[in-house]
Amino acid sequence: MKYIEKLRNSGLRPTKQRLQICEVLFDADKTFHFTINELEKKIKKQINSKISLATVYNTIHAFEKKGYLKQIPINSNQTYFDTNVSDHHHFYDLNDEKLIDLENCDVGPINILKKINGKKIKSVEVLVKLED
Amino acid sequence: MKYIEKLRNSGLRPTKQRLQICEVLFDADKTFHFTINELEKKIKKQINSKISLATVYNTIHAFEKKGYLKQIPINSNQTYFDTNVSDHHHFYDLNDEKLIDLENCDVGPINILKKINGKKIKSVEVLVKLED
DNA sequence: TAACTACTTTATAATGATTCTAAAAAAGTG
DNA sequence: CACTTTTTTAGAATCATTATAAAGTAGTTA
Ligand SMILES: [Mn+2]
Ligand SMILES: [Mn+2]
Ligand SMILES: [Zn+2]
Ligand SMILES: [Zn+2]
Repeated sequence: MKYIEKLRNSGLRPTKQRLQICEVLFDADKTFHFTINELEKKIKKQINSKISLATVYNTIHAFEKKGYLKQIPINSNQTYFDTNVSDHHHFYDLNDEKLIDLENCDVGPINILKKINGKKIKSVEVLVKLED
Repeated sequence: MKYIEKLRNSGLRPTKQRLQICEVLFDADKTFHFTINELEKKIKKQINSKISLATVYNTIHAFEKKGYLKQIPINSNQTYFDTNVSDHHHFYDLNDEKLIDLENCDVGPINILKKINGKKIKSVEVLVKLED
């Protein structure tokens, strides 16, 4: 019930599928990173019903547009998303192929000295690659 | 002729195709960013011969493995490469969908305060997204 | 509730970047 | 020139993602 308002306020109808996806994404103890494929498995396990893959894609993109999810840029054939939408950075473990959060305080302040005429900074993201 | 040694020293046979791709990539006045698709067009225009798409992929990946190219992580359906292999960061212009180099000196020093046990830092990359 | 409209879900097909395959060609070696 | 190994190539396969279009659902108004 707790996500109905949230969806309505975003102009998204609170459908059964969207509410189920909300549960999986936002009722977790901790925030987490995922690909669509991983999320699909998680949904199947947690909720005991099938949601069409197209709906999962649609919903994730809708949630991203509304700012409830972030897309994490790493070189992968699959897109990674993050339920942690706070301003933060990432470790990427090249061996385990896993993302790890770096809170903003874990990285010293970042100073972008160069300016581009007529453009403004929307975000600053740091990706730290790790290896054994 | 000037790339024959470079390729041999890397254990890559200096074939006609590899030498032509070297010319396009490394004889340019400035370093540049590209996707495989963009590179294919560039090759067709500059060199007047066709190189199989599979060969372009093979060669680019071979060059990347040898450290002659860098892969740039941005969220795109296509992989971006960089002929500038120096340690540097990027602006990504969301409107023009173009990468712009940020030399290391354009960004203050970055301090990663968090450590992960048994892992060492391989690289630190900053992506600054720009909008109008 | 019924009727109506707009939005959503779904199975399935299409797309498109990338990788694979296996045969022909080229390079290196002696 | 043989002979081996690597490379190129066209075309097929893969697979994440997006498009399609028909059926279902939500919201609204009577
Ligand atoms: Mn997307
Ligand atoms: Mn690659
Ligand atoms: Zn994160
Ligand atoms: Zn660059």
